[in-house]
Amino acid sequence: MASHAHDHEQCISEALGSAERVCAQRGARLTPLRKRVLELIWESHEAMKAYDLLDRLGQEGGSAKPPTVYRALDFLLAQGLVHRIESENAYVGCRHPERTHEFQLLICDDCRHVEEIAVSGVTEALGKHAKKQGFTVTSQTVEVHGQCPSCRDRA
Amino acid sequence: MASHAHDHEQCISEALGSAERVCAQRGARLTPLRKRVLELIWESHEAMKAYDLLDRLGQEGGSAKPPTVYRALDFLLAQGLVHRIESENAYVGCRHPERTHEFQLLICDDCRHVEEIAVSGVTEALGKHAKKQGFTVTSQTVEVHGQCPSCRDRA
DNA sequence: ATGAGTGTGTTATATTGTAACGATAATATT
DNA sequence: AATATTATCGTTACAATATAACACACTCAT
Ligand SMILES: [Zn+2]
Ligand SMILES: [Zn+2]
Ligand SMILES: [Zn+2]
Ligand SMILES: [Zn+2]
Repeated sequence: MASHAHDHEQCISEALGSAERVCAQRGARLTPLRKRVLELIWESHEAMKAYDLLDRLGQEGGSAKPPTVYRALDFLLAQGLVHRIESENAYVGCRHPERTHEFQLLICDDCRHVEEIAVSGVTEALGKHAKKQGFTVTSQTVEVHGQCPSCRDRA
Repeated sequence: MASHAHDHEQCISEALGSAERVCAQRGARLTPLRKRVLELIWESHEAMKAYDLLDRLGQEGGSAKPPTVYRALDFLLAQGLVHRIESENAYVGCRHPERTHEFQLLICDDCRHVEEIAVSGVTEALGKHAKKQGFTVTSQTVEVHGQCPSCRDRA
């Protein structure tokens, strides 16, 4: 386990609090199921896979099937409460769900820790280049793979 | 079909020529199968899926199965002859296989045309930010989705 | 020739993701 | 309140993407 030391209970409670808040503001329904899936994603700061969520839900007595979790993920993605990691087919919670935003992800290939960052200039440079070619940008996927500090120290 | 007008026959022949050359230099074996898969990927500048390659190979008489095409893709990726599009589970030919390089992709969500670009500053900005956090970068995935000029003009 | 390494064929299976339909629950309208 | 409408959820079945494992053939070096 990577250290990345912090009070993760607070991390989770802040995330769920933000989620309640933004959903209330938008009239979006954060149902118990959706909230539970979000909570499971926030179980850690590591990339979480859909079928791992499915397993977790299954252990809780319910008989969850794939559509259940994929629908919840669709909702959470639409509300910006989680981000999808394209290069991992996985998901991670977002700390800034209040408004949509461009972002980049640092993904540790050793421990799967995911860090959301916002490097100034990246989105702008891409957008500018695209515009010069007449390309209209609607979304970006920026995922940086490598090794996090904890894993490097351990090695 | 997007216009993106150019002599695509030459496009293909240059790509295959480069492939022969770099493989020869490296002592890598561009077998007939691998070369055929590369040629199929260069059929267009659009994102090509593994199972579409499989279909194409199947139509040519052979009885190709998934491992056949995935192995060929593994080889082509390792040699830098094609790039994988993570957000599409698809593949596209690379024009600069001589040396490994960072790159970004502009992907048209209307016509699936893919353009490989190298925006100066993007890799550097990401690398610098990562380093500041003690994160060691090994690879990047940068995929920009939107609408290409041809598709915008058509609309 | 023997053995190691590589490439390919084949079977089977794992992983990731959707379509479609019905039941139920929340919301809106009368 | 009663009804109509919509959103959510459960369920079955399946589609799409990818890999494991083993067998065989070929090359090259001993
Ligand atoms: Zn975010
Ligand atoms: Zn790590
Ligand atoms: Zn390239
Ligand atoms: Zn287009």
